Amino acid sequence: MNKYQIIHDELLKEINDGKYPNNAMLPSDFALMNRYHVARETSRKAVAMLVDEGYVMRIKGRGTFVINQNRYSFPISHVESYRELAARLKLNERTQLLTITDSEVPSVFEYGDDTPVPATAVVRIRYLDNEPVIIDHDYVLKDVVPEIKKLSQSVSLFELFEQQLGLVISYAKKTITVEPANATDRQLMGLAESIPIVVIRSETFLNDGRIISFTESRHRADRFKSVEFSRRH
Amino acid sequence: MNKYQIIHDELLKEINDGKYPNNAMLPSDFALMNRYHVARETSRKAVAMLVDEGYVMRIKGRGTFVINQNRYSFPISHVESYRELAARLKLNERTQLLTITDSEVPSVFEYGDDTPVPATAVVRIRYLDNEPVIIDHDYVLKDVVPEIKKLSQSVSLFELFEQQLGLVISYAKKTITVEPANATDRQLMGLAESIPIVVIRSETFLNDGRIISFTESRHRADRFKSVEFSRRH
DNA sequence: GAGTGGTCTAGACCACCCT
DNA sequence: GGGTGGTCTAGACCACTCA
Repeated sequence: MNKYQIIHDELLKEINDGKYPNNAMLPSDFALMNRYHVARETSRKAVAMLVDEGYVMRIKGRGTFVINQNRYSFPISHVESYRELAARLKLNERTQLLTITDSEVPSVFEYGDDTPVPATAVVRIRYLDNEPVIIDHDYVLKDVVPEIKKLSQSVSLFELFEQQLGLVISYAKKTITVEPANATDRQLMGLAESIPIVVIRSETFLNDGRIISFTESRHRADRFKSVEFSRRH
Repeated sequence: MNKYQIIHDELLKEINDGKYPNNAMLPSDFALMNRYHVARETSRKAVAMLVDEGYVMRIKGRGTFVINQNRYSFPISHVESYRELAARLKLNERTQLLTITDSEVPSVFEYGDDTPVPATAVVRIRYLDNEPVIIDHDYVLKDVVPEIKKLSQSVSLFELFEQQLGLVISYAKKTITVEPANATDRQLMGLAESIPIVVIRSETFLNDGRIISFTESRHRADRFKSVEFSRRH
């Protein structure tokens, strides 16, 4: 584990534990240098991560301050699996595996040159507080993962990739649109026709630059919320 | 202008000009050190920004590579005014100012302790290719900007804040939801009732930590698209 | 003037990739 | 082995804020 990662994690834990409540000031760069016996740039890197993630903001000449967090929302600015998300939000979540089939990457993802790309299609339905709210269609490229033998109910695809196959996920590119519910959506989620669907399509990249999977995550729009921070450049 | 900012801007220009096409390799850290006569951390900072913005990806042991860009979409991961966005996408855009009135921050933004916060409400309608697609409701805090005398059609609120008032915008916090169209939406955008609205509510922060404005940006959902990059931590 | 964050330097060692 | 990115150091100077 890197030094800046350790410092980041410890500070984040202290924020979440309430040691640094909303608007509180974090230790200064120099305080962190002494506390962790690191160079200033190392402590700054840890804090820069917290800034990136929207936990704190830095103000020149004043200090680093905790920003009020809205915890009951869907963050889309990080690559985060459904299971990690639900655990973080402490929601009662349940996932039901529907099918695992041999398939191809759907043309909507505009991948490759019209030749079919073999993939394993995984369809799952996500419940929050016992209400079906998300249907995930994952297309895992067979070039990268030849076979998905058995997907335990208790293991996410990301965990499978990272822990069992030793692959490291680094980036995702996400597209958000709003589309009408299709027949499958309405049936699986028990929707009236009038409810639209928020569709988040993702390409997930490994740290060696390969694409490992395409995902279409279909959220019922009246249960969808996303919060994110953005910096101005 | 900072050195890393200059390097970043020049590299980005070269990417957009096609000098580094998709999948091309950017100069290495050491090449950039020589080219710009800077320390390695400075050149790395410039490239780190490009990574943040999703233009390139770095692969250990191999190099830094350009990622294919999808340019015709709404980026929501940066604080960017409508005018800046439209200019970047080279779309035919037009903005119509509807009203400037004395108002208060609506309760939906959950700001303060239920006491009304005085603000100037600015309502504008945005056209892309002569079709009305976005209605923006801005609430500019009177504590920060006491009066908005006259808003030229050719000046955005951000330009007004930054250039005329010398304020520096640094962060925004955005919430995305999907809601039914209200009567105003339907009338101004000429919508059938069945079209939902993507609502992006933002709080915009100055670099001194003050909030300057709240914005409710209402997009007709069938014309809405957002693309963003996210890194896994 | 003391404290804060912002930028920058000139090194160093490491892990990883490719040939 | 040579090139790449990832981390880290021990300084330095600056702009800004606050008392």
